[in-house]
Amino acid sequence: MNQPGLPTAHVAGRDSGRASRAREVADSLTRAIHEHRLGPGMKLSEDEVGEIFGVSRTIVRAALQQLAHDQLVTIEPHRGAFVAQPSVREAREVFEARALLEPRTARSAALRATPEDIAILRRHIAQEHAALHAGQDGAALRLSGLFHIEIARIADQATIAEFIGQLVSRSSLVIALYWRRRNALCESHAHDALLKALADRDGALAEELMKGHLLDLLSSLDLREAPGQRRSLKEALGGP
Amino acid sequence: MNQPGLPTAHVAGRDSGRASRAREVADSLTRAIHEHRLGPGMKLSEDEVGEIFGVSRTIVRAALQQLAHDQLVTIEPHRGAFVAQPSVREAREVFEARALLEPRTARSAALRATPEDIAILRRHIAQEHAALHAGQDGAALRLSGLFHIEIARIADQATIAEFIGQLVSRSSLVIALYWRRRNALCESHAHDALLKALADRDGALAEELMKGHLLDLLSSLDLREAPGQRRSLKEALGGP
DNA sequence: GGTGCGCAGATTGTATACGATCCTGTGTCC
DNA sequence: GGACACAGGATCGTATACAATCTGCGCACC
Repeated sequence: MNQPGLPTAHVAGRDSGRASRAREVADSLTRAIHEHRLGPGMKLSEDEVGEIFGVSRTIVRAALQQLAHDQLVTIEPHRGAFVAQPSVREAREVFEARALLEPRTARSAALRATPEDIAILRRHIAQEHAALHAGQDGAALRLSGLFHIEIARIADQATIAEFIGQLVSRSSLVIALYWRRRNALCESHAHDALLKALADRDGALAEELMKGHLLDLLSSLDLREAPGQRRSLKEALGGP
Repeated sequence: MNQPGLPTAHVAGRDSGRASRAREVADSLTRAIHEHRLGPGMKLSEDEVGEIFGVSRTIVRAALQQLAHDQLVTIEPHRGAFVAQPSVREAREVFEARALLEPRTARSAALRATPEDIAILRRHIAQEHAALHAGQDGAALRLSGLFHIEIARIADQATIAEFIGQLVSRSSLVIALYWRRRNALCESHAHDALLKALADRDGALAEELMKGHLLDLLSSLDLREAPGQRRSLKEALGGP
């Protein structure tokens, strides 16, 4: 009998009395998607996920519905849940939405950032570099996303920050599907420049840098029509 | 331009059978909140809601979690679900987010609107006026929100449209809590002007009108600190 | 008379059971 | 030999059952 899989309550350490374990499962799955350990199109069977986390299907369903709302998974009725495969169109939309939200948010962040905020961002970048050097590509990608989310948090706009969080998550899937170039270095440098602008309280520059950064990101994708159908030939034929 | 399949008709609520009943219940509740038949702070007991809709608590829970994700209800662990009561701060954030998203979206919509789109919008306004004259204030408010959502749909940006949909929903709660003036007429006129700009394909004007419209809306609210605590003195003491 | 405690009812959190639907593999018929 | 039909298994959708927790009220005690 294998001990590590034992689904008892105090496996998770401390039950902080917070929200149900559904949130916990959802966070784990989200993180796995961010780190590209779960790739687009992978099936998330309720039984399987439930057994892994030691919870019942009730919890898993709640978690999956939550991820479905964030559009990280798609739930096909009577078929199951799959990690989402954003179409080329969705990919464009995600980055257009980011281009609409993030530059202004970066400007606000520059005007409000405290020294502690700057320190936090600096630590993020350091972790990102470390992960990159350790060859942990997925972790680096997730940290890179967290950098953007942290900026939204600094801007002190919880509502917009939540939207940006969703968009960053979906960007991770987009990158998994459509990434072309291998040089993630430019991104790190972009983050360095952004950090400097924020530290200097230069809102206009931060806005401009963020805009350019997002455009760079977008241009590093291969968003032609064909590759979107890599695994979705069913829906390619099913549609009109 | 005329697609035979007509996939993007404004079908709302006729979706029985396809998706799970949870979506149905969630839509009903959402509509009730939009029409101010459910006010901020009202408790949504799982048993009660389930009995009303003739479904089990399983379905109700799924629906409530969905609304919680849209921040239309807040779920307090072991206490239940309540219609959300946006704080003054949240109210401001909602309108700041709208100010960031909707003007640009209106501009895009103006550039893309087809004659059918204009006709749909015209019908929306007519319905809104009719509801207003019939004294159905709640229905008029909901239609007013649908007008904004329809514009986002016309702009052909599903991702942004979904965000705007969430924000419009939350705005309904904000209005329920903080509405000051009684004259909803200005809003209708604003919509008329917007419609004209869209029909004229005047993107710049549409953007400007939308910006002004949102500012008008915001200025018609009473967002001083006091009224936020109307029912939330518990959380006033709970927080710093 | 006011305050604190404890029990009962109600409500939510989670698990499990059962029916419905879909996918897959096999057998038969043309 | 190929295509259709059907059965088996697996998975999902929903309902119900049980356990944990909270709220309200009454009673004892100070």
